[in-house]
Amino acid sequence: MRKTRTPPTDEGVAAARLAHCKAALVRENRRVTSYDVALVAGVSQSAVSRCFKPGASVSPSMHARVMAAATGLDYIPNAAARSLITRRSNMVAVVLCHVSSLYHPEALAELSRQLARRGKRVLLFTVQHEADVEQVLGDIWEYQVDGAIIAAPLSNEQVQEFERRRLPLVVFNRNVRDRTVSSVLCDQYETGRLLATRLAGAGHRQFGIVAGPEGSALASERRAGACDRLQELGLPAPVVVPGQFDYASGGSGLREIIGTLGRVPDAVLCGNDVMALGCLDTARHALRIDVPRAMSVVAFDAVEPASWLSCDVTTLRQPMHNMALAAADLLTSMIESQGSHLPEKRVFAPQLVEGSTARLAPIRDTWLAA
Amino acid sequence: MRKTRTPPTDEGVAAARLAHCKAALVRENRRVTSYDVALVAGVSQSAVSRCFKPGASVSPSMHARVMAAATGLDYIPNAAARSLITRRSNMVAVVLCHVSSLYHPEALAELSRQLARRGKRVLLFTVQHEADVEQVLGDIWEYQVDGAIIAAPLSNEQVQEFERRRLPLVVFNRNVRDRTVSSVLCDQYETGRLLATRLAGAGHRQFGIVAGPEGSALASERRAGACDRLQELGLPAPVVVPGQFDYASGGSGLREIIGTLGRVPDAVLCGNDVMALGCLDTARHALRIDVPRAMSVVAFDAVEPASWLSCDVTTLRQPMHNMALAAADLLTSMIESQGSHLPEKRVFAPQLVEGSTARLAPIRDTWLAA
DNA sequence: TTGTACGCGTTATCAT
DNA sequence: ATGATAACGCGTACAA
Repeated sequence: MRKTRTPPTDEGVAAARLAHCKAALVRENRRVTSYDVALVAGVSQSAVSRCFKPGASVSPSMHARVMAAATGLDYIPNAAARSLITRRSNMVAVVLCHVSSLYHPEALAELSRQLARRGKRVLLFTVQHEADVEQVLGDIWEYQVDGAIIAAPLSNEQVQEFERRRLPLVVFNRNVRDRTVSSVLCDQYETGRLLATRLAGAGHRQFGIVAGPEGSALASERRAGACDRLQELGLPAPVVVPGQFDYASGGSGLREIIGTLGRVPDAVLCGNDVMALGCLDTARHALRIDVPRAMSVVAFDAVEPASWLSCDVTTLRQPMHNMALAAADLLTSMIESQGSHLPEKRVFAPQLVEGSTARLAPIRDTWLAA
Repeated sequence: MRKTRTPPTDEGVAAARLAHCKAALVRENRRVTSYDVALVAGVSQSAVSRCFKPGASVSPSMHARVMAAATGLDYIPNAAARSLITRRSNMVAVVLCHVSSLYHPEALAELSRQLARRGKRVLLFTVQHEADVEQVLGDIWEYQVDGAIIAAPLSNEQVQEFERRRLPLVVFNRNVRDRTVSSVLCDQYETGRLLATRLAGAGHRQFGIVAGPEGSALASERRAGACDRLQELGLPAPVVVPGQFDYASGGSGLREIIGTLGRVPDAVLCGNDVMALGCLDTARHALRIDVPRAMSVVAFDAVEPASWLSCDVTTLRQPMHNMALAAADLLTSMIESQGSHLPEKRVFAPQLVEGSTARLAPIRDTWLAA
């Protein structure tokens, strides 16, 4: 232990500078900047910038000094300032309507996850109705996002504005007419066909359909698919009754079908799971129909929650995980390629969830096997 | 109609400048800036800035000229550049874990809506498990958000880091121990007490509880509330059996309770709706118990989807809409007040959904009436 | 490898 | 009411 005053070490100098700098920051009420870090580390500001850029050419000693100073100051690079110069915000706009976020909560979570692993964050825009997209477009331009994933129908003009601004766009689970635009979707028409095929293959001949209310484009595509396929197979036309997408509609729909038909149908297709549950309960407990032996009940489209609230309904589900992954991939490559990426549609087949409420023929459709 | 060459009008000049500017933008591959607008409108750049600032002092003619030029150029102010100088990004970080986004999808949608009407957008961060929050904190600092709403438990150090960075924080639906931090939550203990009170008041004496798996802090608080209240009322201790939060657990749990008790209990409390549905189906269809006359079945906590997949279970629901509104309000005022806002807890009472699976005493609890 | 100097697009301050 | 000028915090040519 020497008693003499030790000469100022590098650490000592840095520590003094750090304290001085911290005091100044508080006094002037400023944020910590790369310039402050440079001051404390005794290097230039651009050196600090390089140290935070992965793959930059920096000597180990420089890196160590800068990182020490940065840690001491709690320095984090400012993403806003960076995006100003790089023209990349690393943010992606995701537009959802209120309802679809309720019915398909896993879609957003999965989009967020997939985008995060590609270094992008989700800037969320929600609208009450799908038609309200126009209201958020202005905000989207303003926030300088690198691209957008939109789960709502877009008008021709709206798509055009994305092109004009050269903003990568992926439309999620909606059809866009008369325009070539990148999109990810699930083939609803095929969903209907598939179900009809599998049920017909198992010997069902007379079908009943509890449809949803008019206005749902996706739902009516599914119904058309089923009806077309039944006709192709030479089976009798199904009895179609309307429903309100609620539990009660399922039971009353079934009774109505039986009334019209004069007998119990071989199979009932319900527009969603809620109606399928209602139909199922009425059939089993009120009408004492042996499901699935005397009658099959299937839902056209399952929301994810149906699997945990499950009563084991046979149903078709949109492969949201794959769709989210595809959307993230598609958008990312559009962003990376700076617009040279041509519009691309990725269409997914629905996923059959074989519950215990229907008899199905074994798999023959090659698409399903894929 | 004069045949002579007309002198250049203001509109003519502006149109020419617009065309010239547009060409330059494409040639130099630049973005449209306020400077371009100024050039076309023939005014200064700061004038353009003022025209886009609500409540600034600008003459009508100036406003008109600038807006015309801006529209012609598709100009939108750049939020990143603005936030650099104003130190306001108008973005709020929302951190969710994957699971809660599935069970309470309406929470995020409502948060987004409420924040939007206050001029803030949601920058979404999702984590697989609640313990992974640490991973996204770095990103939160980087993106210069104005505040954060976090639906995950935070450690003492993590809360401290928010304070150090003076970043407004609201913890959503989680308890934070040993720290005064603003939070919005639903009183789980009271949820349990309330249910016990209302059922006891209707004459139920012997209770059974199908609990969830260990590890859910919220669920065990609810159970404790129910048990404490039953003891206070001098009723026999409930039979508690474990469950896995799935449909099957409800039925097997009920059978186990009956086995232990040697008779059918007066009321069964299930840890969530899925188990309540399972319990209900087993009771009604397999054991032929008259619900609710011979036995009441209630769920402790309902997720929103239970209402559409509803089998009309009597249950308690967390008032997510109110909670989201409160969180948005709380965070906004913390942001506006620049940190002078003291930490504040907002605790909500659970909301009783009176289905048809239980007999309940009339309302006496003053809190419920509120 | 490191430092200098400039620009990204805006708002804010201060004259006029 | 309007215009000149200085920040905001960073990335990146370019020179050394």
